[in-house]
Amino acid sequence: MSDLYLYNSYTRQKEKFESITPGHAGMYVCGPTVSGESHLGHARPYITFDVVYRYLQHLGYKVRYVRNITDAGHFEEEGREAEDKVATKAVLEKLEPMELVHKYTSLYHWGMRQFNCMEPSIEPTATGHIIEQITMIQDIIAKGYAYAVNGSVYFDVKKYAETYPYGKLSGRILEDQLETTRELDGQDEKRNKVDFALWKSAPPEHIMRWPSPWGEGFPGWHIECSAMSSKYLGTTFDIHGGGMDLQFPHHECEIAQSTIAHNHAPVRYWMHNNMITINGKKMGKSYNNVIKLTELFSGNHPILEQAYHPMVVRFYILQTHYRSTLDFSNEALQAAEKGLKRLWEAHEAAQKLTGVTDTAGDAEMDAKVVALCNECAEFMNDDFNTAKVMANLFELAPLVNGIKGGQIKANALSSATIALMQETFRLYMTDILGLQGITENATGHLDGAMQVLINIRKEARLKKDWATSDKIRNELAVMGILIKDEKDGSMSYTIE
RNA sequence: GGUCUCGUGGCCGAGUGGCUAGGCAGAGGUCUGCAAAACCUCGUACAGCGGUUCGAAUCCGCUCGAGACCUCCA
Repeated sequence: MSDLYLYNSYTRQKEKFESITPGHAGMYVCGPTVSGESHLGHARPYITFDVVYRYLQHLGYKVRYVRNITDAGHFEEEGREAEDKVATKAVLEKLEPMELVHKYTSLYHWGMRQFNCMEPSIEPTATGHIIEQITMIQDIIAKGYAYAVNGSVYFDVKKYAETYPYGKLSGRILEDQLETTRELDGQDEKRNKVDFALWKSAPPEHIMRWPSPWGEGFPGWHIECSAMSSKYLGTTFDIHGGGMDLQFPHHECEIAQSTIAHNHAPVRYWMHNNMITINGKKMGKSYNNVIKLTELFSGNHPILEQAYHPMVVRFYILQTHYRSTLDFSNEALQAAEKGLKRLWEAHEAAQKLTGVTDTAGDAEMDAKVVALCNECAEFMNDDFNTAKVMANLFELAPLVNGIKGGQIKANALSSATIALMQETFRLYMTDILGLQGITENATGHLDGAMQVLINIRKEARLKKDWATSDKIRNELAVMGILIKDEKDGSMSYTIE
């Protein structure tokens, strides 16, 4: 097994992956803020790091995968002002943040299951770690890198930057930041405009609040990840992942906080996935081009020409390298749908092949198959190049189909090569890429009924009764049940 | 305005110095009662202009275009 190399955003180069504890790997990925429904953009990091998680496990690492849920912050129901609800006396009429948190957390989990994303080892919540966050803030204050003002606490970035390379991850220069003229909340109480909040004093209308040494308030939005990652993965851990848009300020601030609190950098390898765009524009609330997962799976959105199966979306995302931007279009999704069907059918067909000889009938083809299979590991080891893995699987597909369809002689490949190809399809399609088929066969009574129809159709065809044969096929097709006539006269069917 | 990234054939998208990426769509063919599927063949693309090199989509410069971050953001 060759070594795994991954692109470290911090050093801007591919590096050989070496875990801190041999045989174990710790990975933290920034999870969602559960104040609204997950959308297509969210799918990318979770699918990307799901593959990373799966692959590390495949390599034999015992992985602890921590993905947080941000449930602290500004919570408002769409169209309803939080302030109004606070002013209301009756408890049941007030906006209850935990009600929204529960609703959207459930929806998020549902979405992850649709995508066949494995559950993280630990899924900590921000509200469940307020004490850890406060403790960490106190530590930073004690070390002289944070200061309290009017019930809020800010991190002293300028002081930090005297000793540490603030801005290295996101590639920006502190001097430029200091000259920012933009007016931000609480700007006048900070020593410098670049300082960021560790704790915020809660104004009366703020409905999420906790007591703290500095008065009632709520944690700043960077500290939760630092507190939770260090708690569950240690003060230095292997991989930290997230979307590119989090590089600054979120991840930069995490580095600064943790470096002061723990006296060393928190993360060995930073990984960032690129964005999904729609018509060239990043998907986001501010652009008004968000496609929610529920809309994506149902087709219920003006941009969508049809519903898209979660596996089609997963396939589409993995067909592009995770560090490239990926532009959404109906055309691209529809192409992905056809591609997935083709590849999945080849995978299933491959599993049914049987080796007939120990020596290949076609040495050249045999060698080609072996090469295509073995290359897949190299591609994954090269910064998780799922696109190339899939290209190789696509190249294997016509060979599988050719043997199945008789265009390629049955003994072209040796038994060992067939076994290798079967294992390659199985391993990459299901275990590593986490794909599933999107068509299925019926079960139980319906399958029995289908067999009856198929038998009638077979009899009709033997009598050259094409009218009956076509009637059965065409009317089933309208219902989304597709019958295929195989070369040997047998039939199979799939339900869309 | 500052920092950075990208611009590949009809569409999507790998690839970073010489060797067919791949998918979808399209054309022709084989097979088939027909259809679908499958199989075979076909595209000599790399924003533009210069430069480096024996050789560049790949390196350098400029021009044009697009995007990201700098503010909540996957």
